[in-house]
Amino acid sequence: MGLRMWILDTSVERDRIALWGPGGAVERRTCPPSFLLTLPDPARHWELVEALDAAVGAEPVVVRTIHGEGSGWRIGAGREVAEAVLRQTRYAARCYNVDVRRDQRYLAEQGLLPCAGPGDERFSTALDRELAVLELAVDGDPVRSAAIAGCTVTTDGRSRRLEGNEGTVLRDLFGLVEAIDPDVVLFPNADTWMKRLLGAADAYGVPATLSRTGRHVTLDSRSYFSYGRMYHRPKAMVPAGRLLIDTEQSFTYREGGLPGVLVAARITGLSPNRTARFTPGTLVSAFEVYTALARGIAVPWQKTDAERVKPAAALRAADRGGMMFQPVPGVYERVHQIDFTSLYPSIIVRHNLSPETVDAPDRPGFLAECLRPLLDLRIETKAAKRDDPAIAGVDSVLKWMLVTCFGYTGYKNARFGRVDVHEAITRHAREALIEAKETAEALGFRVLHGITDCLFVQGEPIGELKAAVEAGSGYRTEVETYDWVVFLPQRDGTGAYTWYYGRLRDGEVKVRGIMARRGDCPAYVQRFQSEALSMMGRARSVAELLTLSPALRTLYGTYCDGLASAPLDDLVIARRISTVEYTRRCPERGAVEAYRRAGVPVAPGMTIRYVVRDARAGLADCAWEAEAADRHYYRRVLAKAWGEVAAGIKPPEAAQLRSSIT
DNA sequence: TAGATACGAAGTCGGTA
DNA sequence: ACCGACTTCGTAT
Repeated sequence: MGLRMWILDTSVERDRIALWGPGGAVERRTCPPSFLLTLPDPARHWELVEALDAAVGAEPVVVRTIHGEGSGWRIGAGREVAEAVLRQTRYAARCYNVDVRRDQRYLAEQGLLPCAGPGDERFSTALDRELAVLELAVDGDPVRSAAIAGCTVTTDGRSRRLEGNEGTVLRDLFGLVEAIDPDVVLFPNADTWMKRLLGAADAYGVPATLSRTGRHVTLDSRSYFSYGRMYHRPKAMVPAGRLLIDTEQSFTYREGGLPGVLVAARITGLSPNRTARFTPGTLVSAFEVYTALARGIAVPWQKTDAERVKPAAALRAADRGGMMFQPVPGVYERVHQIDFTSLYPSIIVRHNLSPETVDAPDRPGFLAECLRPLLDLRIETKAAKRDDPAIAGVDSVLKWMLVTCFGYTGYKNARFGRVDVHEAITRHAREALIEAKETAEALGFRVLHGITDCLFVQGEPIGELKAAVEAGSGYRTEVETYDWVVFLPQRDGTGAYTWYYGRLRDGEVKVRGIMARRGDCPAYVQRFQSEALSMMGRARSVAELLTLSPALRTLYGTYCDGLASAPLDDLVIARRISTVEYTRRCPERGAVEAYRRAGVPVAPGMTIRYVVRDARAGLADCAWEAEAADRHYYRRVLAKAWGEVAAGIKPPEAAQLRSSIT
């Protein structure tokens, strides 16, 4: 029964699950659907239990949850039956492990891990297994190209061009995939292309070899709401036995590369094909689920119940949100930024916060126990990436999971979340930041700015402050030192909380919030601001910075003059749209209309790319068919970017005058 | 299948002077 | 011309 295989991929096939290894090795194991059931008053429902036993099997078992143990049954059926049971008991029954993916449950119960072999640790970043990787790039734009006219296939650093008519390209491509037999396919916009590739292959009678079974599992396209915004995930055709990553769409791949995806799969227990397609919130949820299952803890069923009334606690506003200190805008020399390392997860672990312990802190809490090894691993990767840049991707994925797990505990549908835990976390975080501020001031430092888990201070020696803050709070910190930093004003002239830039001691210019950081900044403006900032990055002091004023003005002038002849490609604005039914006149609306005219489907959450033709009239064109731009509009965008640069070369009087008032 | 909060900018729309 | 309310989008932690 033991499995000696390094598990590359897992999938569900009726009553079985398939475990795939590199090179196409496969083992299939029986794993029928099942869920756990408890009843508050079993005597009342004995007929139901008997009926279940007769129909699908009901085995008496002890059901252990994070809150305690009780007697219940293992029911040999899936979601439909669980739903029927809920209805029949008028929602008195409790069901567990209903919406857990069966392959994940199997792995957790068997002590197996995806992207790992026998003896590999779950919380380890070692990836010594060689995988055959194929990179595929299909020519053109997947939403517009009429036919598949060519593609590039790269393996082992060697690229091959495939060209010709569509049938030939497809035959060559799928033939090559079969010959090379890769374990991993990296393919920009894969999920948008796949439907067309498979459709065309079918039409030409070419066997589609990307899947090792020839079959694909469809993940439907969806628009979803997350972090206050709409997102869109295109429909995906996931092959079996082989990892297909949409390198453009996959958040985890963009952040962590292939190692990031593999390590995240190992930690969450999800197949890497899914890991690559999910958001960090889903990964955190899966991570908690795997931990629970591996420990024999039943996972409560998450009924998505849109109209469920928010609990009263959710309406209490007092204990929410992070702490902020507003900076006085201006340029400051020799500034230290002191950050708490992974503050929110550290709070959860140190204070043993969990839904079942927030009122009874003496026993070990599930959430804290669950996160501790993840946090420890992150501390390791964070240190390791200094010597080994290859680990940076994995570190980044872990960072995102840890950041997200905080938000997740306050999420209304979180399985192991509770508003009280969320509030306790933010309360501890605020206390830690306030205490750090007081410590800094007591030691003679001047506190310039603070957000949630970081403080900007002037003063020396910073090592003394770091030690004092760590000793006082019990949390790790990190320090970055700027030769100078600019805190930007917002429109009303007061300091902005989240817009600043500055030169770190190693010469790097760190930038937050400003135009160049924004995804919707046109390339032309982005280039101007980046050039300006890299000029400024050569200045080691405020005095030196001021000497750059003429050169920067000249640069701005050049870009102003160049705007009239800037290529339209450089003026494209990319924005994620939250709706396709606008009530107001705006460029997004014009762009959506243009997309529709061009026959390109749009859905909420999609990113659209457009050029503003007439801002007043709300006219915009799709990026690929724009022929004119509203130069006045772009002039304003450029001026905005200049204003942010200019804030760094204002004579210091202004800043000092203001700060003396405070 | 699903992440929270704090916050700002730039714009439209409709009212008012 | 100016205002406030509202829309829509973006960033930071």
